[in-house]
Amino acid sequence: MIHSWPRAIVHVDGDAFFASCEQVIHPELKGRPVATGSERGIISSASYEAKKFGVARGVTPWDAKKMCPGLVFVQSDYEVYNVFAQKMFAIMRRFTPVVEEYSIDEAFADITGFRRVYRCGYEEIGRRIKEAIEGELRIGVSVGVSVSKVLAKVASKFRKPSGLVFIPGRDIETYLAQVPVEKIWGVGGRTAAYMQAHGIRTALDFAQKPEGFVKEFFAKPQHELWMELRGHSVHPVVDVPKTSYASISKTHTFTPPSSDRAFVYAQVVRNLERACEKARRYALVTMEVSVQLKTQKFQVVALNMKLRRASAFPTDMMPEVGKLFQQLFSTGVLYRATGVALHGLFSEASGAQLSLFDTPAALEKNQRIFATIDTITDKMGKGTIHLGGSMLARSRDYQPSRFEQQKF
DNA sequence: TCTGGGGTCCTAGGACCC
DNA sequence: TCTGGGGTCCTAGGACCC
Repeated sequence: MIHSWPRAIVHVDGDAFFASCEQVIHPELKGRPVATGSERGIISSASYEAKKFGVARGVTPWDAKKMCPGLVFVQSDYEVYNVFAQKMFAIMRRFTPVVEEYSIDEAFADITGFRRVYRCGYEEIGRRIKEAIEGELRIGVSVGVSVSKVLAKVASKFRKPSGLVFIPGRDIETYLAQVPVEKIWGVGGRTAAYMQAHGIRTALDFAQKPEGFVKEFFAKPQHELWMELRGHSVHPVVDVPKTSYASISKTHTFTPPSSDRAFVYAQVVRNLERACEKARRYALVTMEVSVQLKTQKFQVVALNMKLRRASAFPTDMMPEVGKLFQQLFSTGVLYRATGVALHGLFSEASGAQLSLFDTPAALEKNQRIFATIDTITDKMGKGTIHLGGSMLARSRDYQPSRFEQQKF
């Protein structure tokens, strides 16, 4: 492996991003506690005015209102947030072409070697990026500058909102001593508990372990993390824009939970349609589909199946999806969500071949029908046209049958 | 804390082959 | 009759991210 270090990496993180975008678009919300995502039963972003009351990502709207009676709920609008995000990334690209769009509100930039270009230090470049974004978009961002992606993340998280933190090599230990392991990017609940069981409480504890220890007791991702925390950059900033997917999944939770076979199946079919729609948008086809059911008790059952030929048409996959559903569904069990995933996607052009039984005419017909659907979807919005099979999942006033209701 | 939706990567273990 | 070892490929599921 080639270690080309040290690097100079900037991490930019939008502060309360969705809520901040809403406050820019609706100036009357400035200074007020705002939360988005309530339409899905969970807060996805809370403004700092709301955070003061304890409103945070993951809190239910009901609890949020209790904590903060003056809270304003705003419907999420991902298209608007994406416009802000694209502008933020464009500003970063004015400073360096090596920008990685990590998520809708975060990005990395590699500015290694740019001190000469801008005649200033790396921290100052970080400051200029921050000031450009905040000045032009009127949203707050926290910026971290350091020698690896993980350390740049540590830095941007260190002072929020609107922070600028620079961690040069000589200061790494000072910062890591103040970061508990569960706050490190890449350490989830399981790994944090495992680390704590080994007496590792802070990021510094982990970074100071000998390499032999790390290799013996941890797997590859943690070894890479260990390298990055010690200032050795092993995760490059990847500036190639995402144009494809390895898998596409669509899931949907419905309330109230249902044990109605027809209704739950209609939910599955709707997810199948949506997953296929997205696959077609990226000109991808799949050979493998999986169905997932989640019970009211949050138990998940899933099965997958290979298709006879590659496709991105829900009609082609209905027999398999139907079979999977029959195997998964248990009578009398309440379900709260379903999901459909397409796995091992590949480009339509690269290998979709006809099976002996597919007449080119039938295939062409399917392609014409769904091309029409996709065009109408573009113009009129998602869900305008759908299969009869998902009708039940779409009717607003659907009620479980009387038989079902009696059981409650 | 009673819990949405959409992804990626890694790894252990089984099948199969020499 | 009793006995190997090792490679590759695939898959399911775990863990993590925002």
